[in-house]
Amino acid sequence: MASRLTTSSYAVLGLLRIQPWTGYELTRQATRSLRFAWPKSERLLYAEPKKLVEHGLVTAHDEQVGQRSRTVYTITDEGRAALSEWMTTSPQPPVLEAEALLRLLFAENGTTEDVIAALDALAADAADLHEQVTSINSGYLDGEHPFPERTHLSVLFATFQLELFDLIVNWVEFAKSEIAAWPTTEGLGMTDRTAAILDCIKERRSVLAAPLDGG
Amino acid sequence: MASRLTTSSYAVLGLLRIQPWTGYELTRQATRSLRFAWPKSERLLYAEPKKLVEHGLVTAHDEQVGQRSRTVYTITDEGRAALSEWMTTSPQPPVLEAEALLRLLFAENGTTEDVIAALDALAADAADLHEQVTSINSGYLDGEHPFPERTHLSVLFATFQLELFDLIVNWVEFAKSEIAAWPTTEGLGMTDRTAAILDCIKERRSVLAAPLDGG
DNA sequence: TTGACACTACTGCATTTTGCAGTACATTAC
DNA sequence: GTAATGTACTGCAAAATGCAGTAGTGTCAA
Repeated sequence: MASRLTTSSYAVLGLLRIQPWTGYELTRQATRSLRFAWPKSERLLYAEPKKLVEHGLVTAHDEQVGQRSRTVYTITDEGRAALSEWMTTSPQPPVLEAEALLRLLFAENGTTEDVIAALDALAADAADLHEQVTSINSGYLDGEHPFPERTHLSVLFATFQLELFDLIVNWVEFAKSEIAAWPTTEGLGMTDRTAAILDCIKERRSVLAAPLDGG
Repeated sequence: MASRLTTSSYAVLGLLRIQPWTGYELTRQATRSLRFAWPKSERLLYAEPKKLVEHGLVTAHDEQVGQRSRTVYTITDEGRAALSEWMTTSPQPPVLEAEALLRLLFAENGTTEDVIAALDALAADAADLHEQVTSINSGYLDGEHPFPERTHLSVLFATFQLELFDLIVNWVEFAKSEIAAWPTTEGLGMTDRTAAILDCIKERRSVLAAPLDGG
């Protein structure tokens, strides 16, 4: 009995729509783009194409490389149809997982240095991801794209990541400036600065735009 | 044999550090704050405190409400110590899951209307989440906080969410204006506008700031 | 020319996490 | 008094992860 198709199945099917790949190549390709919208484990990426074969959306054939065989997966017409169908359904809400923000929420259990360290790590990770996206995209102007006909998609997709990672870096800057004004992590409650931030929120002003009063 | 502690264990431990809760109350509380940094299923939130008991970080005692009993979990000194210890460790990188972005990446399999619909859904979800965070926080200025001594943390935490949801709404606006210039979803490759975006990326300018040329 | 090391190409298994249905008592509104 | 909503969970199957293990291939240098 074939198990049901998940969003991850369609993610892999989407990659196979571009061209035939082996399981290993799917994991490589997922690291380049998929992971920024749908981060899945290598293990799953190996399992999904097999499921797609059971559903008839993909065919598998073995190629021989010396003593070793590799399985190449190719999308079928049914696969293309299923993908088009899926495109018309409505997507799940976005979800962010950020352990560093968890540290902020529970900051009272550690020192201000602990929170700052967690936020620094977050900013460093964001800067690193920004760099990765930039380096993948910077080649496109010189025609370095494995799928040149897809450049308009890759680039528009990348703009979101870059804005997001920039936001994280900037927000960490802001958060650190707030925390620098804390004498301790615990029991501060409603400070002047916190009240000033709440004013921003009420008026829908960005806290990143300009320095706050109330400090 | 007690299974090992995960980040989710510490997330629940962090809530229990604030005050004793039942499993059900933990799920309620997680919906208010935890979920924006560490979104976990209700099922898991019920399971974690039991694990914490096995590790001696939490104690459980049953209360009677009529015919029904409920289990209240209370943090121990060992629990507080474990939490402080955890605060000094370094957090995992942030992870975003956005099915709507997946639709953009694979836009060529559907119509421009399909992508637009997915992006509209993303913006609607973000606006909805923005509203939820705002409504939770807007009461704080009037003293409506269950844990007033934690206001400085809640509010600083909320600023990130609000900036993020704003970004999503604004970026969707931008992305839709780009897509509006597409005659089709497929095979466009390097258009003038895409080249203009890549210039922004190279110079690290935000694409959201000002209208692009090249259209 | 051989040995070390990175890369390719996976699989198996234990554990973690989710989704969903199901159970059952309590409280509130009408 | 009963219907609807809220409280307070549990069981189970399925999805997903993490990690170790296996094994052949290519490459560069001593």
